[in-house]
Amino acid sequence: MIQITLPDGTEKSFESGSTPMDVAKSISEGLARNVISASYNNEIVETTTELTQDGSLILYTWNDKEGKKAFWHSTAHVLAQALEDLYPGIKLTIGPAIDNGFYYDVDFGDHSFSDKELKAVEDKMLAFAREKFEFSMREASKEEALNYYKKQGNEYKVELIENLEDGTITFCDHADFTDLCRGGHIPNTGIIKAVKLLNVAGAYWRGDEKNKQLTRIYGISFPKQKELTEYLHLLEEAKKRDHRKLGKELELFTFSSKVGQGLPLWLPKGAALRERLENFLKAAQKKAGYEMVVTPHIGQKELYVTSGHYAKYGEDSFQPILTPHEGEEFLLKPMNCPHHCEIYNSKPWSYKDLPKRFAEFGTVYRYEQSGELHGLTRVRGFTQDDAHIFCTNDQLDEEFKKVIDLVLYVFGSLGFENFTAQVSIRDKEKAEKYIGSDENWEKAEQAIINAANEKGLDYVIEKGEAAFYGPKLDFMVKDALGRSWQLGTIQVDYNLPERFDLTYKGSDNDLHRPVMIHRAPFGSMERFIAILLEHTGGNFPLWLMSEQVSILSLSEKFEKYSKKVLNLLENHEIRALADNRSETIGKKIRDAETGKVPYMLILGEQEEQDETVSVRKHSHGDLGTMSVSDFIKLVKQDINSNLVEFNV
RNA sequence: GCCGAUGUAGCUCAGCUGGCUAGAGCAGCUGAUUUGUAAUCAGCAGGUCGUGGGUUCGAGUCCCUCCAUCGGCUCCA
Repeated sequence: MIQITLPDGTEKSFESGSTPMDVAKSISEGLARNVISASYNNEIVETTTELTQDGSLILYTWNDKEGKKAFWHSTAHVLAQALEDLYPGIKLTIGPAIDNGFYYDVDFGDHSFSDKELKAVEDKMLAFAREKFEFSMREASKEEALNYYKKQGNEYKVELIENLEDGTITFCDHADFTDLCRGGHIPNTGIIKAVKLLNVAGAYWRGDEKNKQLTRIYGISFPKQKELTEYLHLLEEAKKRDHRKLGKELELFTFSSKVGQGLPLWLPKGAALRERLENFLKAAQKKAGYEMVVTPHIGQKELYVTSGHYAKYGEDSFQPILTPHEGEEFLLKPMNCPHHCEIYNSKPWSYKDLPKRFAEFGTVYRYEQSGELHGLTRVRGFTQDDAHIFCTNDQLDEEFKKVIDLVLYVFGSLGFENFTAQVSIRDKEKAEKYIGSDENWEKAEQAIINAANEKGLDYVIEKGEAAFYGPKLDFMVKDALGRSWQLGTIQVDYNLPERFDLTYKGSDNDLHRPVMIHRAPFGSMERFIAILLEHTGGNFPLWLMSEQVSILSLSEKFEKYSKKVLNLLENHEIRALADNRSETIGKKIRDAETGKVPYMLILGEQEEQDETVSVRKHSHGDLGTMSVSDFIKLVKQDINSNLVEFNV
């Protein structure tokens, strides 16, 4: 007999060799029907694994993350089975579950797999699923495993196995299909009721560009058809919030192939939005002791050679600009830091002057690979809400924490609650990717972690995500489709101060090296606005809306009164437009609603007589009639409800 | 940059296996209408079918090149 502890703390005796499924059955029939995966002593096991030692068992259903993982991982096996069946001779590589579904990377040899073929694969998968094949795990020696795949000529699996330790290698069989697999499957394929293969993409073997590119097939599956339908509907809804679509509809920005790829053109409404965001941040920065500076869009190549950026990115950047003067070379600036370093260097500093905080909305140009460009989130010309703080070592901690406060203030004011704080550190294994001494890296990484801890920030550490000159604290936010983007960033840098020979005079009358903090709460205006659009669907906080109120006159007869109301609103700095077109009120309302105008005022005979306005709120409907001054109060209140206090 | 897909009017789309002067709705313009909480009516105008080449008696439709866009990979100072 063995003792099995369940998550609620109860302990039960079972025959040795009982399976998680047996345990589920002993609890209830319903649970047994729904259990699709299990973990024993914190290790994922099959529902059919025979348990022979005491331990604690967790049973997972579709509602658990682990359950979904097993479900999708198992579906990946079925995908592989279907592919092998339809395309004999292909080489399978890896097929994991991901956050939303699964994928399988396959080498199709000479065949170029197109998404037109997905339907047939899907059908085959469903046919296999209906067969209710059971998954069973089997141990194999390394030699056995190697021989199996060497015979198949599958060099990918061979490579995987070579990196595994003998005695830990397992295969998973279902039907006549076999795959190298660590385990964690659903009881049988029969519970896979709905499958959708979403797309085909190229993916490099082991994520390395130098390796062969495989074909990756993404898919998702569900235990009920209805859930698949709902998921696809959700995807459709998310597409409606795509910032590229909204940006076009709301006339915020556009692109022109004549101007060039990845070079956004800001339309009047978009430019106004940007300006409001900039002013919002400028006000906060002023309060926090920043000083604005302005630097040119180009700089001599030498500047970037000094900073180290040229060595790292020079080849893959916009190439130097030549001048009539032989040998003279300028670069379009890809970042503002070197310029700011030279501003710092423009005069000698005392420790009493520090910290110095130089801020600039600096437009930079980076030659991103064409395949990388993506709406406003990845562009070749963009404006950073940049600032560089030059401080003493002693001030670093405090300064860093102040920047965290500023970023949190910005995010709070704009309603970004679901962000991930990410401490991006270097990958010590890849020393060639970074510059600077180990000692400085250590110091910088520790400074960030300390500040994050002291601020009580909930963060994750990501190895290998640091900039080449220093570690970062990045604020990651997801777009409508769940893709993660870096918005705010704070970086500690000991390198540039050395490269630019930055100094200050200490109290000991010696010269010292300041530390530099690079920071951008928005990250870039472009990306920030893109993600803001996707989060709000274009319904920004009221203080940020270009047109806060639309004044809709019932007919041209009321144009005079509508102008009067417009004036009153403008006097209170409420942004409004009057719609006096010869259109029906229904049409005007519709236009204002689709234009996402937060408030609509309907003005007719009644309102003109009583000096009132009939108020309609976007996506809420009629709020009734009130005096203009009451309406102004209402709007002011609404504006303030979105604003957060910023205390320095 | 790589893999796959897409590109028809300002926008959203139709145009079957190649066959008359390429269609629709919205937006635009003109006129009528003067309106009470999500589209008033009528008329007009608008397209070298992304680009360049090729196959063909004939190409929006088939093939190739390039460009742009979309989904991934890689990259992201």
